[in-house]
Amino acid sequence: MTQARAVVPIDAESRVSHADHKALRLWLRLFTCSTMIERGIRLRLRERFGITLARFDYLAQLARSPAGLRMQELSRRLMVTDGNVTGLTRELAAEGLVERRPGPTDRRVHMVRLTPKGRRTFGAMALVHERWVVDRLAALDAAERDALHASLGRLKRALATPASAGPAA
Amino acid sequence: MTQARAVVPIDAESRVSHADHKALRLWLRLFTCSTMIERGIRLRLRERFGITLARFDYLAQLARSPAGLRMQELSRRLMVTDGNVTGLTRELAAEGLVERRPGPTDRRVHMVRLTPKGRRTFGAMALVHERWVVDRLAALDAAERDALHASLGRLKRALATPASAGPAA
DNA sequence: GTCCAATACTTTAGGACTAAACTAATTGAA
DNA sequence: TTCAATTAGTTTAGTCCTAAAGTATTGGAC
Repeated sequence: MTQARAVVPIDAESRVSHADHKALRLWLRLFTCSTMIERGIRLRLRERFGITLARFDYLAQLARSPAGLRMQELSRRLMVTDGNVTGLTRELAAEGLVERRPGPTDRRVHMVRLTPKGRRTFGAMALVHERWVVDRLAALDAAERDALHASLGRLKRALATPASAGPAA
Repeated sequence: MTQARAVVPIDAESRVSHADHKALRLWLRLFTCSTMIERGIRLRLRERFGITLARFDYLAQLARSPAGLRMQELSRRLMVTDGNVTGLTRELAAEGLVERRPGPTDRRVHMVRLTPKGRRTFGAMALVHERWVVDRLAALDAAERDALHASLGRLKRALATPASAGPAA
């Protein structure tokens, strides 16, 4: 398939192939679904628990790692900047939900983990949160959810590689 | 194989069923994929064109509606607040990319559409943007992309309904 | 041992978005 | 007609997040 020469005399939009448009629409649909669910979750967490999604996700990560995590590992998993984690940590620590401890060997490292109070608090929220997510995804049957999960798994793995330098880098 | 009984004494997390966990993981995966792609697009649009994703999406919506759109319809499609559209419109109009005109009958309504310059500018960007999206999704083969598109379409339709009042509203 | 680069985190300045209050125009009911 | 309710859009205050520069510590290279 010879690709369109990017000159723009006709109308840039009509140059892209049908397959390309399909890829773009797939992305838009993925984005829309993600945004709609995210919006609902944000709203609900705020209304019911007065917590932001970022803080909830922060606690969720720690809940899965009882031994605690380095701050950098947290920012990587949460897909936010280190600076953001610094701020979130300060707030959550001030509320007694998490505790910071110096790293065992490297004095640059700070480990964070849930306090008992943090664990209790998160546990209660997670239950309600999970019910809501389950409910929202219930529109798809189990087989379709599994297929979706598998496809997105492949996509996620591919996305982890740093992008093929780009077609027109 | 009997599954591991939640080692931690039946805390909130271990209460949720296996199917529930799967739904939660599906959501997390969806969110991760969406965020990773979005991040790449944002970065690229900024580096190559000095434009934000919000502005690009704004132009993209108008490009699909040559007759123009009401501002409210724009905010609905972009999934942002009306106030945000007001600001974006002011900026883009100041740069000569879009133009505002009073609605034909209702004086409350403002119609927005691309200027010729806006159309040219967007066209050039859209081409590069689309190539990048295509490239990122190329990890999945055509059949899988189609299946994903279909599943997400069903999900999107279900999400459009206002949530089943919630399991524990 | 002494630097210099790399790493881990923090701080700061600024941008983008939202929610909520506000203005202006329209509709419809009495 | 008049006035309340609704609708379209704007403004404002505030939140959250990022990018980039800054600080402290570590680990080689020599």
